[in-house]
Amino acid sequence: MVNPQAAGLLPESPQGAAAWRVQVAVDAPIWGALDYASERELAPGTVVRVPLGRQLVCGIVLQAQPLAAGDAAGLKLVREACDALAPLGADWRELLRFAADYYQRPLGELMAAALPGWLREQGAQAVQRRLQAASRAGLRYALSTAGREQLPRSLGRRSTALWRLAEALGLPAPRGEVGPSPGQAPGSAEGQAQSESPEPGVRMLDEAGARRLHPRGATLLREWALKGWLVERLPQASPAESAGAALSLHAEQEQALRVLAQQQGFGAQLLFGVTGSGKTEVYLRAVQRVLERDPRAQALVLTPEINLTPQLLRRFAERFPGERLALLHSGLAEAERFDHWAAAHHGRARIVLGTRLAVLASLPGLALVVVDEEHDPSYKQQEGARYSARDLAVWRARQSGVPVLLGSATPSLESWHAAAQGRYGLLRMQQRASGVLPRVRLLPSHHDPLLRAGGPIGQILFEAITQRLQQGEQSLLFLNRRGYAPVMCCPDCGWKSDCPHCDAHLVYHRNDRSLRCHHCGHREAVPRACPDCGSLDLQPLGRGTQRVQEALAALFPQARIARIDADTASRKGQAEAGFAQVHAGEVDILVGTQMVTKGHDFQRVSLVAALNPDAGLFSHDPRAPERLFAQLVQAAGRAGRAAGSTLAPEMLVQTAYPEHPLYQALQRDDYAGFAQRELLERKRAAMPPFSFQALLRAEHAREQRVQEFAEQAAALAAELAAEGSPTPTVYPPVPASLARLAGVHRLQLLVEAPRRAVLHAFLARWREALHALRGGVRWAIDVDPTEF
DNA sequence: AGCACGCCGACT
DNA sequence: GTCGGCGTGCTC
Repeated sequence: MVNPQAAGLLPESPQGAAAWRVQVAVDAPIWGALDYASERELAPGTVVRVPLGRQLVCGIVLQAQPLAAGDAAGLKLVREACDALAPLGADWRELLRFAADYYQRPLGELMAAALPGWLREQGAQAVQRRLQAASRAGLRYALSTAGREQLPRSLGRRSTALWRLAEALGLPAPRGEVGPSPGQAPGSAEGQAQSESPEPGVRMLDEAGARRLHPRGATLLREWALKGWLVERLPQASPAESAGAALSLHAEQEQALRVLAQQQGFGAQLLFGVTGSGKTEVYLRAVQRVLERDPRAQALVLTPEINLTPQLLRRFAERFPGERLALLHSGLAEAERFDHWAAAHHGRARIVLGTRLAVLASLPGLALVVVDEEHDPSYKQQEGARYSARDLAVWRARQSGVPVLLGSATPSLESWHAAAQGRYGLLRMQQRASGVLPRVRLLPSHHDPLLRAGGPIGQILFEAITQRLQQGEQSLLFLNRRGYAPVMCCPDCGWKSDCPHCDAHLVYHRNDRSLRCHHCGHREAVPRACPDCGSLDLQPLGRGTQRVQEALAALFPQARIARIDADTASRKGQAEAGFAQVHAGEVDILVGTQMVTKGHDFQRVSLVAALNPDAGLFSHDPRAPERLFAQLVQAAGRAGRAAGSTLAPEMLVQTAYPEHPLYQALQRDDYAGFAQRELLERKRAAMPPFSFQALLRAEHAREQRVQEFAEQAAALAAELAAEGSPTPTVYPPVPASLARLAGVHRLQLLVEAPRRAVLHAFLARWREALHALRGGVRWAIDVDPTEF
């Protein structure tokens, strides 16, 4: 017999006690799991910390199998298992496996990304402490069978105060010793401990109640729970409280909810509702319904990044006063996000409201998925694992056999197509619950005297704003460029202010006389003279929000003008402060970027104007038109919510192409017509949703390196194609939309297949081959790309 | 991703 | 003669 210690094994190596081999998906870009040894069996889904190289990383147990004695050679020991956290469920693991596979990312890395960062970095003890300390409000304890037997022995006969606690939990007091004071049921202490319970004879007690019965009550409950004497119970649903506003629904809402109520199991419904048609109310009712039916049910509500504003949150909080809401978005502090995540994971929060990252949360009781503004581009992650939260939401709903509700006034073409094919149900809500839809007017920019004179707004827009000023109503103007002017230019030699690191112009910011790159953050002072020819006559070219604001101030000297864009909103809360001013009526004209068209319902805005949004019409990005259409519809929705405005709400579009079909459809409020046209175009060009795409993005500081890599990648693809079997079309490498960004050269290869399975099979093999390429080029595959 | 190992340029 | 650059490969 060889003594393993005498054999000189390292301390980290398993000793004789290690009897299990566990497969762990580790937080590192490693394809496939790594094997570790463990002294005890670890359930799949257990969060562990394992040594990797010379560091300690977070991992998820995928499997554990018994280890024959002596077989542990070469395996390192699992350092620590996070027992305080319930193992991640099989469905969660399956979801992540699917996502990793589909988006061509390493499983461990994606799993780690789906966990709150705090959990990844903290040790098991810290997690346990935090879980215990985490607001346990509402969590109740009930006696377990073990507790029923063992607690009396532990308490003995003398500990009167402790017996009071035990009694509150439903343990009969020892005969003749202590008992409840007559007339005072133990559970009724200040109404905190509840005697009603799902099972007869079971009493429940929460920490607040326990503290009233015993100074150490809360601690004791936790200790007993850790010993297994108590079980944790979720708070009961409180249907009476959550009945919500007795708001009456209009016919279309009723109809939508009827359809949803009839649905059994999985089903995707596209809720196609104009701005103000009351989509949120439908979400609220649908959530309410699933929560009432099952005390364990959870609803996942996804909203675009920008939309997770207090408004939506407040509506949910008010409608479900008895429910714990979990909030998941990147704005939360790390530890706080862990609390919310854990509340969802342990089923304590039954409503989970979050941005795209919430789609990867652990939701053991998932019963309904809602995707608000499902067309919103922010659902597609644009770095790291480039997943589409909307698509994963649908997959997840199917996996769990629950309904998914996709809401939008301007659905994505993918969803619209799915509805046309009958894969999704279509619920229409074309009737505005309050206010009227604004009239859309297209203002041709040629021949306009004011515009020709170099002004930012034309005659009709000028008059429209003047009217608003006279009536004390507000106007909202937006354009896509922030800063003062998009570029500085030398009229003598044609020099333009270009970024030294990117293929982009430097934007002129007048307030601090700087030139800034909006892509890499580069910043420099405006040169006194042209760097090329020395001319002193450098001119700002074009118009940004600052310049428009300035020009408006000259045109309307009496008006109060505010600006909201990424520059004014640089500090947290500044944008909100600006919006608050508008709400308070302290602003007559609001100028901004797209930011101002999202998330806020202004009560006194009766005019919205888009200043020259034409760039979206002729972009190289095939999705630019649908984004433009959605933005304009969204913006139009900001006008005309007001009931009290005297002027008819209007949306004005100042454009060089008033005849363009996109604008014509907008004017007719004809999303369906627009979508049909776009889909026809997509079909002719064999583009999604009529084909399936992936993009290989590659970058390197040296242009030649990327070029070589791209050529090799193309060659590998050709080899794979030569091996037969249906193969996608691989287009030649082209420069990315910003060919040079922050000093890095970027190329991309588009891959397109008629069927998803073909694309997928190809990608898996291609990725593996690409992995062997050298040259230090950073690359990633973007499946279902939305930006080109 | 980190982190070490390894092989070629400008410095005490 | 070394310090350090990044290019390459590995992590159970």
